[in-house]
Amino acid sequence: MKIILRRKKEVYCCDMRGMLSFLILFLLSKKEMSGKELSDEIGERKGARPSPGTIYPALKVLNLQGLIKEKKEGKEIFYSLSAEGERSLEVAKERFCKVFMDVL
Amino acid sequence: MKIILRRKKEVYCCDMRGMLSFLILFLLSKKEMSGKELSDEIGERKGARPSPGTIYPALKVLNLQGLIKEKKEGKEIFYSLSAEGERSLEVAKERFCKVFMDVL
DNA sequence: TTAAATATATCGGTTGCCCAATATTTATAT
DNA sequence: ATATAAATATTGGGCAACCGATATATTTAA
Repeated sequence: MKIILRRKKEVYCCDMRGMLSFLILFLLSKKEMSGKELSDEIGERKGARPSPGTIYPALKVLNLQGLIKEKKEGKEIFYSLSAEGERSLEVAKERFCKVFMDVL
Repeated sequence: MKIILRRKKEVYCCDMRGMLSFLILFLLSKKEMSGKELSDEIGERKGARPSPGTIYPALKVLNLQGLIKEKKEGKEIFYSLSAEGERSLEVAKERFCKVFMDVL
């Protein structure tokens, strides 16, 4: 997989990449969820469930960046925002709204 | 640059990629614009102007896909949506709203 | 006419998102 | 115990978005 963690200068949604991570942070801010639940929720919104090869690496990176926390329960892992993840999300939401304000 | 045009099964914003193209289509639906104007408008929303190496290849691809039209005036090229671009944008907007409904 | 400025275009390299396929771990049923 | 199922994880390959640098074309200024 080869994840090289570089210090993130900014937060998610500072460019048009990072939208999946932004969405994940947003969904976790409403309710802690397992990878499966997240992928179901995203699948419902988009119309197609992201494959495991999409969702789990994304979660791994967010965890390595310290934006989410993990809590293992049986065969599932429940994710929630860290304090830094919450701060990051707030900034990202502002940016997102500024960019897509009048689209909705 | 090497652009290989594959038939697009869907429209923009069917996954988390294609957000720049989606934004471009959206902005052009409100007003025809040159590459420079587009890049300024996006820069204002995002806080940073996309580099020429980002915006012009994107416009080229959209043109090759038949989603936008070009009109040359002096040293500028003005872009506007084609009929297919308008249809594509409508579908993309619906998807976008479904995915990001409660973020705004 | 030549020079400077502006808009557009391309190149090389990096990151993030995507899938299909496969593997691993854990829980449950037989 | 063994098989099955479910959640998580990894691999490999491709596309989209990004930048900095450089190049080309056109307009405007000197």
